Amino acid sequence: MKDQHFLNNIFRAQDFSAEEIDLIFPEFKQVSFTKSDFLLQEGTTENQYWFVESGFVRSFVIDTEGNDISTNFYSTGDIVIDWTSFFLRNPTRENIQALTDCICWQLDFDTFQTLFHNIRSFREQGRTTLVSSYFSLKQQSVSMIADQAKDRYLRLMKEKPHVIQNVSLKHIASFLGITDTSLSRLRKEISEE
Amino acid sequence: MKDQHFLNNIFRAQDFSAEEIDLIFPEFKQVSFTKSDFLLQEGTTENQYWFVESGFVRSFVIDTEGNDISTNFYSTGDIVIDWTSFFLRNPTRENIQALTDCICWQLDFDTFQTLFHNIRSFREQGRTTLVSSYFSLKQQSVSMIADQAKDRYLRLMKEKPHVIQNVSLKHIASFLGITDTSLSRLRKEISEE
DNA sequence: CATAAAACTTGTCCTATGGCAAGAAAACCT
DNA sequence: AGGTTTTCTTGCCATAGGACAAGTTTTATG
Repeated sequence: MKDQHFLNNIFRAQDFSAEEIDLIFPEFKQVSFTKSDFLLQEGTTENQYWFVESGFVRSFVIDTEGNDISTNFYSTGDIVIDWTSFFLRNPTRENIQALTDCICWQLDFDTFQTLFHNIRSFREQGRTTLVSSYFSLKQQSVSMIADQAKDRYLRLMKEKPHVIQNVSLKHIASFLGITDTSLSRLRKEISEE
Repeated sequence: MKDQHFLNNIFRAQDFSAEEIDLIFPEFKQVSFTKSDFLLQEGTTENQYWFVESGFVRSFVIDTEGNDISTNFYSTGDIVIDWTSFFLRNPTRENIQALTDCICWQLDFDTFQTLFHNIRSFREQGRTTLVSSYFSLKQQSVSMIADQAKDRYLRLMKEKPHVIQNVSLKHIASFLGITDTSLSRLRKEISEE
């Protein structure tokens, strides 16, 4: 088995030839983060992205009133990227922080560009990944309008149970668009049902 | 002046060579829609996208309770596309409908693929357009959590006054995540200030 | 371990927004 | 133009979720 390399889980043999894999893998660099390390800080421009091999990561913004609003959670197999900052080369409003110690695989912008423009399957997959992120965000966004907080919580519980189990209530609450107090009450309601 | 062609506003001379323009423009087809025509219907897979030359377009989803929720508005110069359905080749949950008579420029998926893989500037621009849509959606999404309905309305008023002026209150309201009744009250409050 | 710091729960009261219904105004036929 | 439909406004009351504050439990750290 040649599946030892973590990146085999990201770039699958069915989508990439052996030659392509040989071009791609060496460009990734393994990096570790310690709990609370920032992968990206507000005001800077993101110059790399990561695939998470192990650990938990959170992205968040600070709103005009100074509230911390979680925008996403990432764990094994997920891509950690601020699409906008990375591709538009803009300073970001977003922060990305390790919630636990993490091992990640990092690729920088220039290398990405080379691979993107030279390898068709790489750019197809990149596009698919971006569109999938768009899709999640859209779902989340519609859910904020259409569903009650409780339904959003139940859906998160079903779709990402590892987030519920590993992320503090206050981070989950802001992600769901409510306060930690309300989420605590929702939880109680749910457990009493 | 060789600016007569509408698409010159989309594919700018600074980003595309004359040869590229000659490859791209002929692939677009001018189409008209009459008020209330559907460009895309829930359950179908989007096989083309459009640039709006004139008119107003709205996209919306029907939630589980049957409520109509506007997800976006489009007018001159905007791209009308369901990114997810177009690129993932999935049946969509979204509807896209002309709010007025419209003239649009249409490109289909296969042609898009050819241009995307063959012309570097075309794929750079395509990626930028997608990322910009992602950015708007993210802003909208954070605003749903961080801001009061009134602030969202004021921001829309400032950033897209043509939407306020051309779209019915109930469509704007669902886009902002409130009822038309509440929006009517907000409007009153604002006008009384 | 001890003790400080987070994280979580719970109580009381408050506010933004919703639900419903009835008018008023505007837009759309034919 | 006259009537019909849609859009918008307004009133009354209901409710999801927020604000603040005080506990309690868990976790982190010297």
